[in-house]
Amino acid sequence: MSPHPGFRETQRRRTRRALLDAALAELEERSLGSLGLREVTRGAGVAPTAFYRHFRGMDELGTALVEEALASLHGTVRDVLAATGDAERRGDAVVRLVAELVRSRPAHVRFLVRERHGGVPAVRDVIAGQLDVFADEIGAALTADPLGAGWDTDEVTMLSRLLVDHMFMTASAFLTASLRGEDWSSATGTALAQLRLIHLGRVHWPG
Amino acid sequence: MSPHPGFRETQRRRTRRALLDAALAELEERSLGSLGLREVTRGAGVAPTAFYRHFRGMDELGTALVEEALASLHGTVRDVLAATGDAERRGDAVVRLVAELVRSRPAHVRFLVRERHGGVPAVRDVIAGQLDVFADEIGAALTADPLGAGWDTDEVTMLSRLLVDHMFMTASAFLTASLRGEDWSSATGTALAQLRLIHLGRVHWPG
DNA sequence: TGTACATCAGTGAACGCGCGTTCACTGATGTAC
DNA sequence: TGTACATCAGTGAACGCGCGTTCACTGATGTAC
Repeated sequence: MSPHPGFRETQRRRTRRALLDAALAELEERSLGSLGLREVTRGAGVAPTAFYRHFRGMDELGTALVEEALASLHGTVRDVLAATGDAERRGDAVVRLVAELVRSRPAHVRFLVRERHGGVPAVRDVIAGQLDVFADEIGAALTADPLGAGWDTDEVTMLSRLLVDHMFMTASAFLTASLRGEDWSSATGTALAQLRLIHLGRVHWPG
Repeated sequence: MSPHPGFRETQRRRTRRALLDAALAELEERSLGSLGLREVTRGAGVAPTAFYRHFRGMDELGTALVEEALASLHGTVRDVLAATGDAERRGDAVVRLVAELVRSRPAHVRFLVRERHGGVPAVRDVIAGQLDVFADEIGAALTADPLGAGWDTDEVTMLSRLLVDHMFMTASAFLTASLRGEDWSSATGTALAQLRLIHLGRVHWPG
């Protein structure tokens, strides 16, 4: 926070980063609930006790990872939603944004997808809270759009939730494609088509 | 398998069931990766070593739970999809089926939702395989339907996957409602509306 | 039916191991004067 | 600038504990004759 952090603060941040990165590396194939404090410190190259200088426990480390994962996405999604252009193009832009996030922080995204329904209540709750915020922002964008005319609150909510879940589906599809060494064109095509289908449903709602 | 199991086989099955049930109870709030063999045997009221008479390890127990969870659903979904009636009504019937499954086996369903992206590769893979089968069956039903005319394979796949994921969304919504002590009318309404919107998109595809 | 033997689900002791957490400490960095 | 003191991130030893797995066993159930 200080403008001139000093050596002490710099080192402190380095260690914290090393702990978070060690955890992320381990979490590529595991879940937070089964991750041990000593595994993390071993991966970070510090003594087990150093962990407590940075986190109260694994829950707190998990919460920090959620914040890191969604911090960048949050502002960007807001910008895209506020951008001009029709609703369909904005949807496409969100898919590109998700792709970009998965490309830049694959381990963070995998962590989110895994822990969203995972075995650590505290982390599940933080993720759920963040997703509620996303859904609300998407809901606001839907309401602001000309197509939103005549939609009541429940209808907006049901569509927002569908879209948030679709973002997760899409992120998960990109991760699977990466794991299989495939390129992302197929997953991108599927995601865009699904979104177009949902958009079509919206245009013709309520039928 | 024997028509007259005998006392030995009966007892063996009882213990196996006790192990599975103890695991399910523990897994309501935890994930498989963090579940210990001794916790399970303690919950089942047997010695730790008895576990090995039934399962090679926790992966195998997890796989057994996946099979239990999906076994009943599999046949039922197939019946519904093959039933007469228009596509939209069949979709509604699937929502009712999911609701019924969550009501009758909440712990199994929670386990599925959690471990689908969870930290145990073997179990993830079994679930993914089962979901592929579901997606294929849904795809076949979509193709058989009059509305499926003119849809190519990729389009059918993208819609099948969207519908399978929607089943999970819906199951998860019911579980959350239960946890909060809410009744299910709101979650049901949302799921049906989302499905109707998807159906509308399908009817007007490709726009 | 009764007897002798085989099977095998469940037991209980034992093992070595890594875990989370505590504690007093060290020594480099930061601050006051 | 130099000195004396405060801060505090990281250390390393120690602890008690529950873990997964092994092993030889027990005794009820099943089978052959």
